[in-house]
Amino acid sequence: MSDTRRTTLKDVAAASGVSRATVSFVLNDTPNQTISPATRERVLQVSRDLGYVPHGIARALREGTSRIVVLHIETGMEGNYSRSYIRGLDNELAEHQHVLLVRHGPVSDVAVQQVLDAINPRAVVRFGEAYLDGRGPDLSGDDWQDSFAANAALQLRYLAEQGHTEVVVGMPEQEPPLTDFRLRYARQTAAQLGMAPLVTLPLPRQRSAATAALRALRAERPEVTAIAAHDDETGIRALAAARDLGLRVPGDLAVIGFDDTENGELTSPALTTVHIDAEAHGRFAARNLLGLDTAGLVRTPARVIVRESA
Amino acid sequence: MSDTRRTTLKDVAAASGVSRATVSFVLNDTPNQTISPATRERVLQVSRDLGYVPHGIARALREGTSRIVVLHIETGMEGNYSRSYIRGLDNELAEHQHVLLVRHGPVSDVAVQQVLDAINPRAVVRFGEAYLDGRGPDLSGDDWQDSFAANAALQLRYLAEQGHTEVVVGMPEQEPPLTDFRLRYARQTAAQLGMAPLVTLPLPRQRSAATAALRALRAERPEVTAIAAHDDETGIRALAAARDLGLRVPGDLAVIGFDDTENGELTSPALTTVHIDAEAHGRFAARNLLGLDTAGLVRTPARVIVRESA
DNA sequence: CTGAAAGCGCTTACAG
DNA sequence: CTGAAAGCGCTTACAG
Repeated sequence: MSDTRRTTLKDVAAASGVSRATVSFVLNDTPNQTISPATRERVLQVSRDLGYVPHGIARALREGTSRIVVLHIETGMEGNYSRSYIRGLDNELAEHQHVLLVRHGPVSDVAVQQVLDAINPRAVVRFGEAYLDGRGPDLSGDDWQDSFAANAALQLRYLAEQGHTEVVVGMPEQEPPLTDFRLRYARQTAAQLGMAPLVTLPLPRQRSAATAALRALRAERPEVTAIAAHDDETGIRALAAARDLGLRVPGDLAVIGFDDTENGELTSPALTTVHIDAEAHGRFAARNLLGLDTAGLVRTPARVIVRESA
Repeated sequence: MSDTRRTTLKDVAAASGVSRATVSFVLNDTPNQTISPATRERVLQVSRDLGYVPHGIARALREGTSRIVVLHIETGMEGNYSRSYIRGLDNELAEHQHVLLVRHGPVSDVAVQQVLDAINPRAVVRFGEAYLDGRGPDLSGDDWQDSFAANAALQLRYLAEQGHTEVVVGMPEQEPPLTDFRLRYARQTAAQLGMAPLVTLPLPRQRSAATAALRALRAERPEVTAIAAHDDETGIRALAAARDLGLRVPGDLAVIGFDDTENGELTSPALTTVHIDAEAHGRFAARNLLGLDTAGLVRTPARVIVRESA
């Protein structure tokens, strides 16, 4: 784009009549350095005048790591939650002079390695990481009560309040990465609520297949009165299948989604769902990544968005 | 992570008994160098044994640019199209030793600058760029007949075939970046097809507001028989509004979407829409970015997915 | 209070 | 056929 050579530290040093070291000290507010106020002011001024911006690559080479955080997000994990999560992560990182870059697609070792080799990011995060290894969030206390997994409980609790005891978990066709952990959590909650053991119902992408799946369920387990969907997407699919079978929702079958997607409002009946403060999760993640204190970050607890389907 | 110091060029040189320059020449297949086959073989072997991977940052500092391409994608532009586009871009870049990183959120100059400062990417692309400046795709010939904008024509042509002449363009609440260009294109097409001049109908996110908007349209322009939606999302919103007003679709009002989203299959009536080969677009973009020939890349033309709504 | 120097890991003229 | 050297732009002991 610009033809003119970029302004370097050297230029600023020359124009200020000091060494590069001094400029670096001033610009970085390096501790334990004693720079005369006059010099400091002059350097700052010159650097502004020249429009100096540090060369990230050079800095990264020297510091051993770039001020970049890479988030890996797997195909199929994109959604309302991830969008908000990314927004929170991004904003918080920006406030600490870091930039978030996202890598889409399957998370393979070579993909991660490629990124590491290419830019030595400050951190590489995998979306949903905390859940993927089955450990679940390792933050103790209430901090993660609102977490993605934990809030699966909200769905079940709501259904229980409506009197449902025979519930099925609606799953996407392709098993998403955090399934195991969430399912385990959901089962535990169901047990606590005195519900029958949870069974999963895979709802394929293809509408006819989803309808067939629901029909089979109705035949085999007529006692089931509600579907707790893995996400809104799946919930919407359940709704479509119910419609195809001529079922009344929520009369014959209640459906609750997860993740408060825009599309959920547009179905008929409109999808009841769970809303999560994903942006806060992103902000927490950012602070954790950078090794900063998370105190002072606010988060609103998850809540059920009651519409018509449950 | 790993405690052990990383293997550098120097290590490989030492272990092979040659200079760093020679190792670099061998590993990069630098032209116009004459390395003895024996040396070459030895260096390659040692480099493999030591598990050497070039340090991207150092290379970037030296070469002046990293092997990274950054794609900026604005909030609200995420969708089926962008996902496929990203996949294509990503795969094609990978085949040429580059990695794609995505920046989400508003595309401001400072955001772009930040990325540039941080990693000096090989290229920074803005999603939909070709359309944003109103120029439209600058590739001549048939190459971009399938492009995002051009295919708006497909919607109108299909509606015309069904006998519609009074058509309204359904728009998202927040005007998406490529609106102008697409609209201009659509108007041109409408004129060619002998349709009445196209008017836009903003369909707000909130369901009740969307319904009100459609009600107003019906009152003011009862002659309108079809909505060509800017995307499936908007199409689905139009469907919901029509349902709220008790309209029969497509009898009273036909609706056609754009971008073949999964949700479109799940509405009732199911959304008729346009499918585009976005992955191919991504691949083309990648080749263009890297200054490579696009010959040999296949793309399938866009097509109408006829379902029930139009 | 400030500067000269080393070094992060690589590539590429240049010299032999 | 191969190597010594410079340099990309920065930071940080170290020396004064």
